[in-house]
Amino acid sequence: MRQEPPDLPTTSYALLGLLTFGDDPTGYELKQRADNTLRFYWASPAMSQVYSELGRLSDLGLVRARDDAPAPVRRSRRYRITAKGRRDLSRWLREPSSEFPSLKHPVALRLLLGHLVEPEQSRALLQDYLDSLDVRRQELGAVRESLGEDQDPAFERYRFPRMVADWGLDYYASERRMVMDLLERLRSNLR
Amino acid sequence: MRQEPPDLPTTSYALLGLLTFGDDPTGYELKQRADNTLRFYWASPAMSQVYSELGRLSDLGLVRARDDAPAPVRRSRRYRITAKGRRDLSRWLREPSSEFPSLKHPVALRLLLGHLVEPEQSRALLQDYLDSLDVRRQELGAVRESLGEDQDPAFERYRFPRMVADWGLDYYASERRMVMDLLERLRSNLR
DNA sequence: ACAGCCATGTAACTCGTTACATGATTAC
DNA sequence: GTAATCATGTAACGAGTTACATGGCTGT
Repeated sequence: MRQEPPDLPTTSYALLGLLTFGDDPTGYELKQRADNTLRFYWASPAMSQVYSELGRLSDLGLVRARDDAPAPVRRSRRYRITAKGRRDLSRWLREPSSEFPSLKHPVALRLLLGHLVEPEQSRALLQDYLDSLDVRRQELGAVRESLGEDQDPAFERYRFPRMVADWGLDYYASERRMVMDLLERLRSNLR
Repeated sequence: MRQEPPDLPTTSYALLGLLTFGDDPTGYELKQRADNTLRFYWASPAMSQVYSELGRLSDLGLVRARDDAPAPVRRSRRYRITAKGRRDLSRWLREPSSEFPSLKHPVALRLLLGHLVEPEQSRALLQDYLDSLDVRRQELGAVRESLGEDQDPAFERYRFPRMVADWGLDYYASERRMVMDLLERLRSNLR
């Protein structure tokens, strides 16, 4: 009877995955990395969750913590993924059970209920969304720039992050187009 | 000193919103409606949550419950939004504080970690996603068909649901295009 | 008779959040 | 000196899930 490793929440694997890019970050740095990458297509966990998650992963032997300085002067703690961590993560990555993406779109939700507000409100809603979409797109654009280009061998290790960032940028672009269309549609049948 | 109405979670307002389309559904029917519409751009709550949410809304006076048959033979309970419910919902709809959509995209997350698996795995991941995307698109397509057309006055009340459904369909289409691109990109630099 | 749907609810639990608490280091 | 940033954690709470429990009604 083999002991199946217990399934962790996706966020745990996400953090574990962020530990496979080389250096041994502190919890604080890991949170920053999550804000830079994860946040665009997964929820970036709160600072406090990063720490508790690292605690759990450590208990399970999937990461090893190392104190930055010995004894009573400890300033910070660096985390490294263990061999077991890599194994469990690979296993999870290979699982075909990838769920469908879940979207929580408050703007679509409010637009759905447009019959309850004045037309001007719906227009303003979409216009505001368009603005925040542009901000987001620029933020992700900056991240994308930092990932180099496919031809450059120095950036080979960012090949997949690059693909995902391009995916996100494409999403923002198509979202932008569609929202413009919807604004047009609102205008055209303002009776 | 005026008593501010306490802010409810978005899901409460979403359910409240689904009660503004006329009939007085049971909890069970409301759940079905959520599965038909809400699910494509907001999480459809579990059956048990629908009931507890309706309990809360009832306590707050935002909906009124009516037993289907009197006394000891009650079979089901129908819910109707109250005037206060409509007021609170309108207030919420007008709030400019619309947060940015939050996406949880397990496929993008796994692709990001492509350096940990064989190229074939990433290809299979995207291919599977493409398949489930098509299923989803067809499901939403069926919903869209039931909402009629802009010109038809009989379907005037579905004007906004129609826009949102079209938005969703456009999203699925662009997602499909991009995933095909990514598959091509995977193929083209399989070293 | 039995499956499947209609219908309602409770209990236990997990994920993830905000608020709180603390303190060192760095830059101005 | 003081503000921002680096750094780590605990406590309380809320949203939402799954599992469980119950039972009537409908079609074959």
